[in-house]
Amino acid sequence: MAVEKPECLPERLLAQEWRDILDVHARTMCELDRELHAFGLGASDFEVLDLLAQGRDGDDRGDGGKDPYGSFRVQELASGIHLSQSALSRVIGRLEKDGLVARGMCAQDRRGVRVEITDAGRVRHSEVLPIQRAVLARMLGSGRGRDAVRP
Amino acid sequence: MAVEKPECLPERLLAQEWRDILDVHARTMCELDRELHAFGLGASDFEVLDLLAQGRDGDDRGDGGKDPYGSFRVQELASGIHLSQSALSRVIGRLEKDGLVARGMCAQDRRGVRVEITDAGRVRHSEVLPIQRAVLARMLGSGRGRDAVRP
DNA sequence: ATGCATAGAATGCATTTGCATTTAATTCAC
DNA sequence: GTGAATTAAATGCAAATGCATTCTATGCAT
Repeated sequence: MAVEKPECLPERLLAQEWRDILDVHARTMCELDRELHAFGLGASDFEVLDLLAQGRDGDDRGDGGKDPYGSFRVQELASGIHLSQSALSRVIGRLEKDGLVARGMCAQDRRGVRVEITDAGRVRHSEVLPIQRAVLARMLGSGRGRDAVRP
Repeated sequence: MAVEKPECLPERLLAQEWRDILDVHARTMCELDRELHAFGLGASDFEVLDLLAQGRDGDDRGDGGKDPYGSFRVQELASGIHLSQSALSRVIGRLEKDGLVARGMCAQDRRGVRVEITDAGRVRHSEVLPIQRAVLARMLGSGRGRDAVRP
């Protein structure tokens, strides 16, 4: 039988690349989650809050100025976040329960829901944003390629 | 490959890098999970099965060995997989229930558990390995740096 | 207008996961 | 040897997530 030698086949490279991604993702996400939980937020919660706080990257409103710049359709949020529609709905529900966002009806299409960040939400966001950046700097900035596995 | 561009502000660069990682991870993991579910496996299940199938040093030594080359302590698996100890225990439980792995006592330390892959497990692994490789090739092989975000 | 198909969002349910705790076996101090 | 402390793995429990379904609102054809 043909013996497999430790050559660098593209499949092996892909597998290794995938392992690296899994590793960085798991460790960073774990850290992020733990640090954010001290502020009553999960990683997904922060992602949504971050999108709302940044307000369409701050330049494009697209609503004619009628709505606050922190207002999004749920669909818009869904396209920017890797979460199922149902999960996103529940995240918004949690954030709303905590008073960080508010749901409102969409005037143009009353099936839709407009989500906007509240003042409390902005405060919370500005609190946790440095935390997130610190975690990213710590986990992504330093060793990332192969040796990141070693604590 | 090299996507580093040391021109922007480091915080924004890190945030973008993290978004890229989140994106690739989410889409690849989602695909992987969906495809593997057709074979009754989740992504974590496959990871464990893959470790067991590849043997200790990542390469299948010899072909006919019935020796415990597919035998791992749970702890060893834990160090190679980003999963909590409890979750790993349950993954092993599922795999065992499906007859893909077998648990046995560890002679040296009877607190420990030895996990080894079964013949059925090897068959299943050889079935799904090409699937995984195909998904990885499809999701990682093509554009990955920045344009992978656009569908 | 009326009825039927479709879109946006919420909810029921099952699965997976992590944290905290428990159970069992080993090691250490005495 | 006996008992406390420690380690390996399993389990109770709660939270998060995805799929399928449901509910409401819209659009389109008649």
